[in-house]
Amino acid sequence: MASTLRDVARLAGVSVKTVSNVVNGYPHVSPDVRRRVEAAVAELHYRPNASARNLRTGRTGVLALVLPTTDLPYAGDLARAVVHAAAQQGYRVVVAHEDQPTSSGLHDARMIPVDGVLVGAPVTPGEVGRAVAATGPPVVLIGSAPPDQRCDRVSIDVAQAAEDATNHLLRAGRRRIAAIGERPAVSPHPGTPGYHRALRRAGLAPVPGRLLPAQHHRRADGYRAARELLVGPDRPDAILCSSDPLAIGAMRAAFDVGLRVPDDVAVIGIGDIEEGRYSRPTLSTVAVDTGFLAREAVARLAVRIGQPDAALADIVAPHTVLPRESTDATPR
Amino acid sequence: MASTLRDVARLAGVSVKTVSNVVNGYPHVSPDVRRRVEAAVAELHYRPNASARNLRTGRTGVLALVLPTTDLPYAGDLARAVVHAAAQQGYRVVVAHEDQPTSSGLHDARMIPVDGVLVGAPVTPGEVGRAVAATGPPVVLIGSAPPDQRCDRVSIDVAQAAEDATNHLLRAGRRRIAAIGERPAVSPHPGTPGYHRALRRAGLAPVPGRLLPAQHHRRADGYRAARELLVGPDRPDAILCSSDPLAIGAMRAAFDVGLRVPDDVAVIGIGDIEEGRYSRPTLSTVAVDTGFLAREAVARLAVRIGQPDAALADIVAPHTVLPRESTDATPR
DNA sequence: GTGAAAGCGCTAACAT
DNA sequence: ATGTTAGCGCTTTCAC
Repeated sequence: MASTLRDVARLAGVSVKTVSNVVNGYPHVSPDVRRRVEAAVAELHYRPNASARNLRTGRTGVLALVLPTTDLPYAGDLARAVVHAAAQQGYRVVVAHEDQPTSSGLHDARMIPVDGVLVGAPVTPGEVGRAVAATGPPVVLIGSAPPDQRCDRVSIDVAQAAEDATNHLLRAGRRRIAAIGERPAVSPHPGTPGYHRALRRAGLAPVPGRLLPAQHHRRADGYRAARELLVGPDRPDAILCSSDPLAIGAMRAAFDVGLRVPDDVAVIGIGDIEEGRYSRPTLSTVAVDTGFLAREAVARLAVRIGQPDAALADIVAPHTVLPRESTDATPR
Repeated sequence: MASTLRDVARLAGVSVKTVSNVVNGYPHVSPDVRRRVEAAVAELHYRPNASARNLRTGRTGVLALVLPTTDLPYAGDLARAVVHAAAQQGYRVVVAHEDQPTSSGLHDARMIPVDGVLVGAPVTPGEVGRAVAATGPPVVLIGSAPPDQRCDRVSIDVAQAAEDATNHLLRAGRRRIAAIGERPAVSPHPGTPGYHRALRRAGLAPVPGRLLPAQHHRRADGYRAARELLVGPDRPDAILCSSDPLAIGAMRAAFDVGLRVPDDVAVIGIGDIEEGRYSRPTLSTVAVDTGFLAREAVARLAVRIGQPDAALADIVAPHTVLPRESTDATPR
């Protein structure tokens, strides 16, 4: 059986309060008593019961990060950054992997005793609404979530990123620019307005057939969509992908149908995953500042935990276009 | 403030016990009362307090999966599989991302109230020992952990996988086979014996300079090590990498020094990450059955949670060599 | 500096 | 079928 404070107190010949003081580093304990207590703790392999502590204090020191199980472009980087940022503020982090885009991963995460939840997975507005309405740990949206009037959000400007990427392709001389990334399942892809804006400013009319949906951010989705674009009539000379894995799949599709990247078709993604620095060709992309995302989101969450009624924040993280080989050639 | 069972009971005009019954789906509740209680629950946005429940019952229904923050080859697949397998058994899963190989990630995970811990990150034997000695949730090693006398383990036979991969290279006609993956920081790489065994059986003497260490399983580590091998004297005609990310980095290094894969140097990894199916060339690898790993590990853990004194198990998961383009050519 | 006692929200016995 | 009560392990007043 696990030993309790009482067991330790009995063995050390002191009261539970004193043991509690020692365990929690309370300063006013005589050195002699401290030593006795520490010896007893070691002997009994005492470990404080987190649930009891949490029940009493109302706080856990843990944040949950909800991430999709299907590749989120920069999920690994984001998780790393969040763990780091949270540690700075004295929080530990658990990652809850959400099964399906529309599942109750958020709901599940809120069944785990945590002080706050960072939602990096695509969730429906309805889910967010329910989570915010219900009493329970506060929620902060992180990454590329659509704006929400009911909770804090730290995110990149996806439309702006798409516009910048499209402009990069235009500057490289491309004119027949396709896009992969509309996700009708959850919500219209938020990058589309930026893509259209860039085209219009260049005097180009958006062609409906050049905007293809992808179910998830997986290489296979990019492959499928790109192949469809590249073997069809009116072949594009560039493809904007709403995430790097989609772009990796698109590059492979081009290769498989006998086209060269970037000579025949340029490809650009969003996310700057490490894979794109080692692919052939290396992948042009829009880098997201995951450190910024993580720091700001954790900071917002920490504030809201302390002050549930603080004003809502909507923070935009910076991004940068990173030109690499996959967009580096001028078209024929 | 969050509402409690008492609040709900008061509003519904029943006792706390009845509310508890309704919330937990206890069958013997009259339909009328059930409706009243459910209405009260909804009105007050009641959510059960997980900590109180856990304190009372001694169980959480949650398993922790400890994973390294630095790329574990197939971490994503494994996490997905574990979440799925755990759900089948009625457990939720939280992932704890361990900061450094030798950090106290395991210790941290055990400070989160969970029923059991799956350790997929490289941990030192000392850590495992402490975790097992201390009272607390049981631990099962999963993935490619070295054998341990003190706790259950479900893992692939890393030495056998290395031997099989080396044999694949030998069959492809390679003779000067190098290996990347020794990690002196934590422990000697467990694949090395298999690599040596295969060489010896082919009548080849292991060349010490052809075994290079990698700090982590990152592409950059593979790049660095491979580059060193490929620009040095006595250039190898094949490289066995102990993980796929290392192999991806190695392929890029070959390309950067003007060598062709597989013509000049063959490359094979271990793990079968999706990236290797889209790389150029596609990456030969040893596929690990993550579904098996996850199912067996969760099953073992579930058993041990119920019976702390059950006999220790050491289960070996199957693996398969997957020949792809990166080892497909005969040497010059 | 240390001890005694109350109570966080919940479930499990037991009672009705 | 529903109500009453004790207590899980801890922290936190409040005494001393």
